[in-house]
Amino acid sequence: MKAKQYLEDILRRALEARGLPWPEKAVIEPPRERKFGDYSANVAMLLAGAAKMKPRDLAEALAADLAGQDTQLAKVEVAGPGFLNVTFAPSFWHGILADVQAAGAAYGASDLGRGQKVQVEYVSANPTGPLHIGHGRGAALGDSLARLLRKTGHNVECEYYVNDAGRQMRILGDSVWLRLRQLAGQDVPDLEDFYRGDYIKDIAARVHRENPGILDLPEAEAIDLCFVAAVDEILAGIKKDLADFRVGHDVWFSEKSLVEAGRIDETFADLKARDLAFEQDGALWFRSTAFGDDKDRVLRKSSGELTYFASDIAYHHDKFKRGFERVIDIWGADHHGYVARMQGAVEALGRKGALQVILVQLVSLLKDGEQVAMSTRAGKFETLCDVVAYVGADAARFLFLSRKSDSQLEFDLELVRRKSMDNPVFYVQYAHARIHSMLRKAAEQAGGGIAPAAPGATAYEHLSGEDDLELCRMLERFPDVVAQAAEALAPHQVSHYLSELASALHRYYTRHHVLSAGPEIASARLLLLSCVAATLAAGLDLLGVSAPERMDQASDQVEGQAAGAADDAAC
RNA sequence: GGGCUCGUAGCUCAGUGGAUAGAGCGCCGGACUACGAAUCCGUAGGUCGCAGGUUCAAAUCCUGCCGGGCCCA
Repeated sequence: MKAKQYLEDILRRALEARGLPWPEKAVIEPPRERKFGDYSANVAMLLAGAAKMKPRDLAEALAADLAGQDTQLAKVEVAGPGFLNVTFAPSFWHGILADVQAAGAAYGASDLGRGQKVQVEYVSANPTGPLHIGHGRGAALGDSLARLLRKTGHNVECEYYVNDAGRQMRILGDSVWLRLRQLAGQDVPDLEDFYRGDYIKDIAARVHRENPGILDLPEAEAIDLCFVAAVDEILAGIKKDLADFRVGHDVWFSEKSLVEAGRIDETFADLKARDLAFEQDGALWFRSTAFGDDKDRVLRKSSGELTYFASDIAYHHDKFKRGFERVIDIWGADHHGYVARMQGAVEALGRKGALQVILVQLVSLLKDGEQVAMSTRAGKFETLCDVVAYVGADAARFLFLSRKSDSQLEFDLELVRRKSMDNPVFYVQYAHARIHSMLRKAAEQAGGGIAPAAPGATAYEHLSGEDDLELCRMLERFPDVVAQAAEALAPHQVSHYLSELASALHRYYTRHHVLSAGPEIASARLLLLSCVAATLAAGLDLLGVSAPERMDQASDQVEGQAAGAADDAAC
């Protein structure tokens, strides 16, 4: 951020002096190859036409302008078709260390969001059964996005929409009721069309135990009892699974409450008043063709039953009435056909563009190279709880957040569980632990120990090697990475950055011995490395992954023998 | 049949207008009498699905086709 902003400022001044505008498509970024300098700008190629000069000539002229006015730059070169390649002086990079140390855990924070009120809604699985691994991906993504947005100055609230009304819920109540009667020895119809998981049986047994007279109640009353108990228990399980995955929602919003509070009718009235809803053939329709849909959609069937679409519109209406300026929904990719329609509805509500939908692709779970069934209860490792117990929350989260959400993901249980380079989470955590191990060792050195130096000229003198500066450059990029990841809603950019930073650290560690280098050099290097550790910790925090100071203290170390047992006990 | 989405190294994936397309794994070969070898260094490996188009510049944008996944009918 610092370098980019700095370069943009001086380039703007140079362009202004020549009467040239700042081009829309200007890019300032570190070039792919080291030999092209620290940062590279493409303005000369974009403005060649406007300046009536050849790109390279304009670049040469700008290079002269910059070299003439600035002392923070060590070198300005023109290369290729007209790139302006800039190398900063070492003192510029050293200054980053003071920034990191001053900011600590807050390093990388910004006010880009200016307090914008944002809601992130994620998981929102129907409370009809336990969460599966696919929900885990959405959970990790939503939680990490919330962290990213908070870090960049947004006012974020996380929400889980509980679909506790509608058809699926009636089926759930019936499923428990029928199972209860079956357990009581009654003849019941075939259970083919109902939820049949073992958990249904457990709930049925418990309801019967706690309500011994239930079989004598009027059926509607009994089913309601079953339904309420089922939703309570399943939701409690979902909350626990999410908590174990270190995911927490601020608000659990009930669909039922939406219906009962009359929000649906309010929304209908609102749409009708603006001629966006109309009655036809006994049904109520939304005029979605006005927003690019290929046909109008039903809100209330002639039978009086509401569609999902109806309550979803009312729900989003409610979100905006609660003051959110921007709403981010995370959905499974199987709902992709619904995105345009929902966005049309939001437009109809007068909030065009305020809804962003992120689709999360399916996760295919591999065990021993074989795909494990996901949609039925057949497989052993299909629930989120099982997977987290087996591989640990850190490893699962890091993997989910290492891939862009719109590509399908292969989740190999054995690979993710392994503590080696096949598993990048350990690579990054190890870098952090390695630094803390050094800091501990340093404190134990004879003569009162060696502490990290204070930022300042004395320390910087010992940090002028190429590898020292390379680490400083990496640290400088972090705020940019955070800002871009938040902008693109793409936490995987953070995890890729962390892998690179960890790699730079490991290389540095191998090449430069710290503790035996003499007290002054050692303490200067410790300053540098403690800044790396702080940045690694700040980055891992954005992913919700722990930053252990010792690897044997990683927050969710998974024991070889215990894993199988944990699996049965916890889930 | 219509739509969405993906297609990059043997594998898993980054890279969404810039320079000679990258990383990890896997293969092969090296590095512990020092801070954790859960590490590091090196070699090999790619018509960026195919064909056109836009641009000074295309893996990236546009069109068509082929292939995988999904949704709808």
